[in-house]
Amino acid sequence: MVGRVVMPTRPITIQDVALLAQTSPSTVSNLLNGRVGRMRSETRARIERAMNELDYRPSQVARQLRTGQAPILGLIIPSVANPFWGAFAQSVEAAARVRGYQVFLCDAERDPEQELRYAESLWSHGVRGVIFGSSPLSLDHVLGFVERGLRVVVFDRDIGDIDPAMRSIIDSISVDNECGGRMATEHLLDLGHRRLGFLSGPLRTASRLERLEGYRCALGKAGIAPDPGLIWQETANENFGDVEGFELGRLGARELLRGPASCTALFAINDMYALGACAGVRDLGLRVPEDVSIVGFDDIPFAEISQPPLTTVRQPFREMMVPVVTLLIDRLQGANDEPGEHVTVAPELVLRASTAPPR
Amino acid sequence: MVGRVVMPTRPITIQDVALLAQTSPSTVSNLLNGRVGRMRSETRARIERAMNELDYRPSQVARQLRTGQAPILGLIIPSVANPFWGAFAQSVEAAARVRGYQVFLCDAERDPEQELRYAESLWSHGVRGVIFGSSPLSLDHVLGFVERGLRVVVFDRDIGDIDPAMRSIIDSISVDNECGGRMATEHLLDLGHRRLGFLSGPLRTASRLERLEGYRCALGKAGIAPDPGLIWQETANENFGDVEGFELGRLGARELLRGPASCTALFAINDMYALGACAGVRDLGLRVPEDVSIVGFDDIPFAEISQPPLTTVRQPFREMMVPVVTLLIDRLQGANDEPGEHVTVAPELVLRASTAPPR
DNA sequence: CTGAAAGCGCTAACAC
DNA sequence: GTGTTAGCGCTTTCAG
Repeated sequence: MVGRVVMPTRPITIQDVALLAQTSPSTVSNLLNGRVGRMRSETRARIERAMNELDYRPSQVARQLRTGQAPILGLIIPSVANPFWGAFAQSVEAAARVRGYQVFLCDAERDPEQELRYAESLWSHGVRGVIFGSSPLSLDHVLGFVERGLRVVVFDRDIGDIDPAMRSIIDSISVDNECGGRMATEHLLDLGHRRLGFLSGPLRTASRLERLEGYRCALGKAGIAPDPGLIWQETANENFGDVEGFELGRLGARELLRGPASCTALFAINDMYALGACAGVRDLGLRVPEDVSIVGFDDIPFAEISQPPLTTVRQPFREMMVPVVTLLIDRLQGANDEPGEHVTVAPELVLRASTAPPR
Repeated sequence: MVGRVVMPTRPITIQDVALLAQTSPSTVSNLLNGRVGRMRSETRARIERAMNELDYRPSQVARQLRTGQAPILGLIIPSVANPFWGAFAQSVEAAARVRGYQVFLCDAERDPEQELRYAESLWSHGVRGVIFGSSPLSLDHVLGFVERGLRVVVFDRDIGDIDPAMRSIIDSISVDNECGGRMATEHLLDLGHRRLGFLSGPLRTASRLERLEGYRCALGKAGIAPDPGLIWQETANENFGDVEGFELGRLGARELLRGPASCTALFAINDMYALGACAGVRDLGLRVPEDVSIVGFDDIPFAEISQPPLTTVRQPFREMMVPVVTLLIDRLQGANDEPGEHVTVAPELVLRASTAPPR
């Protein structure tokens, strides 16, 4: 092929622009940074013309090296394969965008190691604000970065347990997971169910433990002794991507329903598990909700579309994240230094057709 | 509150390490970059000790400014809310990770403007390899960056139409979308359907147009004149996030089924639309597949779990992306400069329970 | 085998 | 109003 060879040209710098516009780099920089207050409009026009002519793109890398900050937020989530986190990420991005920030999305796949690696990498790329969607049990590794100046927002976890000095510069927000677990369980109890299964993957996050606690608490209040045989928790598989949420829910439902402790209702740790459980119930020739009632958690879009539509505990993440992202950016810009605090939001039980009284 | 005040400390630099290890920055840099061939092991030990002691983290920003490259890949996708792209992103990340690259995930929400902004931002942050998951009709804006040295992989689109000189440094890969559209349509035709609806959002991407072409082509071969009334395309809503895939599919199915041109089968542009369409069919009191057959595209995990399980055209993205990500990184590292080429992969029709012969 | 020095592109004092 | 200058933290010749 005798095509013209594409030769990467030397990048255009602020110097080139200054030269062409017959001015100095600092003036160009001033324009770049919006300090146009007392700039002769003619100079400005010359610079803008030069920029266009050269198709100049400022190097963020150089800028960062100088300023120590990038207008970027890191967002570390457990799994992009779970649409809950996809939608979650979109709401964070939207909130960041209105402030001129971009989002560096990191899928840590529920692996604390990876989470840490990402935090490290974000830090070293000049990102100074990070949002944790997942909520590792221990925040210790993260705290190291906070000490260096990283600004952090933690979703899905109360941080009441950590060092007050640290806590005061971390914001955290979550739904009341225990309450959510209780609501789901009480709903099932109210319908008349007495043997309720709990379906979950590894209980490695604070939120999962809290949901389990809510389940236990509701049972206790109803005078039902918790049966460990009804709490199904994937353990064999140390690899807990959310792609497998379906698979695990399906498997768990089958095992719980076939086992000796057979139950009439299932509360799943999230909608992926719940939807998988629906399939597991069908695998056994049973029907939802006639034979088995199922409640999920999150309210992903598919929950409504699914057949039967899924009863679930909704997390209003959009309403939650917009203010908290705004706050994070304010902090990064030094526009807010009130001590951080934890906000708890009430979840909402969404009644649909996957639950009914037992036979 | 009288807590100790957390004071961000001055970042540790390579100088600090050198000073403490009683050597020079360049020697530290050599170690950092694996040039330990002829370094006295004692020097090395001293440096390592110093690094640990100071908890030193090299600044990627500074390194980048120097080297002009970051070990990062950009991945621009149409919508993280669509699990297809979530899973897609995971496979790209996995492939990148084995080569020590991280992935900067960008959700452009099917907006060419945003796509461009992200490409720009990635470029300015030193990212030199970008994967486009979405496939804008025009690649012109991207080409500007390619001219400057950006390495690009395009998924989901044949690039046969662009300047050969450019084409030779772009890799592209896609399933044969037209073939996929044809397979879906032929399957429906084989079952005995004669009035087939086509359900899509805005036909702004190459792949969507190709799928439509496959549909048309199959109808043509079967001697059926295409009826424009059977091609439903969302137009009113210029905001085409994939969250709305469900909504649009649902709406489209209802309109098509209620309209004058009523049909017995639907081919949807992707699984989100198809699953939404299933709900739309139920809204009308009809059943899938007894009254209406539905075929999707992608084979997202939900497709199997859904009730009824969805017949769909599978894109084997995992098998497709691993080699192509590897190739991209080879190119970035100068380990491969064969001219780029387009690879077309055959899609696979996955037969499930959402299709059946018409009444 | 190790060190000194230049400079990547930009910003922010501080002069003029 | 605009220009000069000194780095940000790292890599990379090139001397020693």
